[in-house]
Amino acid sequence: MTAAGYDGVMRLALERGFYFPSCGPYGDAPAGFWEYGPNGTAFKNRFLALWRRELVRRGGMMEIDGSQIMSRSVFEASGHLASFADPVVKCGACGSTFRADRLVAEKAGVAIPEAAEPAAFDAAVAEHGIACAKCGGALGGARRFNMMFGVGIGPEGERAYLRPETCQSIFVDFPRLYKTMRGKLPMAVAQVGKSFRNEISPRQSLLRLREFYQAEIEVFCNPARLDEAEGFPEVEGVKLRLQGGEERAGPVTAGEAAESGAVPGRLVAYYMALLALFYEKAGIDAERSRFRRLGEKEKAFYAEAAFDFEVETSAGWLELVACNYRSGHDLAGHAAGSGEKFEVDDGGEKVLPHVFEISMGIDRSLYAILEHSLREDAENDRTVLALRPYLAPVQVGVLSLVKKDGLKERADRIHRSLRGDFDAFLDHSGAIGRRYRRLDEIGAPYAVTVDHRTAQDGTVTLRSRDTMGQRRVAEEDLPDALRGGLRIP
RNA sequence: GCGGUCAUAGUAUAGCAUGGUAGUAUGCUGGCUUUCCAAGCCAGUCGCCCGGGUUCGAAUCCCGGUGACCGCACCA
Repeated sequence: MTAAGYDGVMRLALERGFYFPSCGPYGDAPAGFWEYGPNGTAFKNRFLALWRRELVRRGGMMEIDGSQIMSRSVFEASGHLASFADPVVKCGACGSTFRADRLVAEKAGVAIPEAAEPAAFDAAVAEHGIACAKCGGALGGARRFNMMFGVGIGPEGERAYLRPETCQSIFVDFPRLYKTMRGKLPMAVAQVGKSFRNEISPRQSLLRLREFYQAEIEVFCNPARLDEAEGFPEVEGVKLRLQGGEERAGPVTAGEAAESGAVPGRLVAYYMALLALFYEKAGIDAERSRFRRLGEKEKAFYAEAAFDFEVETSAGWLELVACNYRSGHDLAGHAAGSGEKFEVDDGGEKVLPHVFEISMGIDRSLYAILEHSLREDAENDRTVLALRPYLAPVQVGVLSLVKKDGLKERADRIHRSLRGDFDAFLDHSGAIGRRYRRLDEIGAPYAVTVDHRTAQDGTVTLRSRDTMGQRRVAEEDLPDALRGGLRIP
């Protein structure tokens, strides 16, 4: 194996079934679509189990599972039909494509809103004689490039869209959830699922996909009560590595951040703290992570305050999570679009809830964890994926030291008894050291080996991935021993 | 989307200039050895990105497509 970093992770991913390009056998496989193999899927499932534990359950959230295809009206109301589409012009000579609004602003100093009709850009291009910024060639007509994938529904092909973010289901479901699930503000709703964006140029495998997993959490709150968060005392001391403008990434506690106004209220500080704790438990090196406050220009159009949770990797600082205080933008939009009431009663007061959103990119998170976990152990000539034990795709390897003398049968039996409760992998073939290496590489934290002593006293050896140390454990004590080592702290 | 580089087994690569259907390493499967950290031996297994053209013959030359990497642009 090569060293860690992007290439090392990529090689591991391809060689050990973590992830690989989709539509493999065909030459016309489009870019930006990747598939998780057995180890990748198991790893992802465990990561999501941790997400459910540390955020959904701990934060008292509801989880839903919405449709991936949603109606046109939803995206009219959300603003995606207008704002998720960039006005672009293409050079007829060299083929370069430019953002029409930016080109016009740069060349002619004229500000045209990006949501304007294409004709407005054509007029400006003609009036100011704007040519291609690259080759000086004549520009073609402006058009809108929408990053949403459209789909045709039914025989008439009625226009609908694959969701470009999962959160719209949460917004449109909010009134029903509030009524039927006995909602009270603040109320947090979570969802994990696929989103789809027609990226112009997908890059770097899991880092920029056209079809990707998001886990989004929408916290509906009363804007007058942003300082009220029930669980706050238990996370008050959690360090948040805030960074914004000129400030260095220095840890402040969640309490200090809320007190100083660095984040808008205790409610927001509470969820940011849960998020920081979650990623630490997921195996992200806290020293190489930060919450970066976005400047006015970087923020999404709806956001009043925005923090990106970023992690340092060999590909630079990667944005894993966007935390946005979205104010009343979403519910007001859907109230206006649908005519339905989105105000709720909060202690006798009618309020249109504001939204604080935590939008996680799952695929990127998985990549970052893999990169932070992959090491070369030169001393022992091995590659180790030092995943937290509770995230490992294979939890325990079951090996026979040799195949004969009944050791194989004994190992088979142990494997059968363990696999109901654990992800156990059985392996009889090859040198024992080679089998340990294979398990190390996919991050299996434990290996159980049946040897000649097993038949005499009923014990097996339990090997730890990280220390390579072994201890003898009675066969019947294995489940407890493993459970102890796999427990989430 | 633009420009540059590139595409050969599961992975990493040689071969391409000077066309004659592919080699190495590692992996994988089975066997021998019976062994606690990638030992050895034997046998086996898998490949020229896709489509078209030139040619008696294409991994190799030409055209088109697709993908990957890097830079630019993009990333509500």
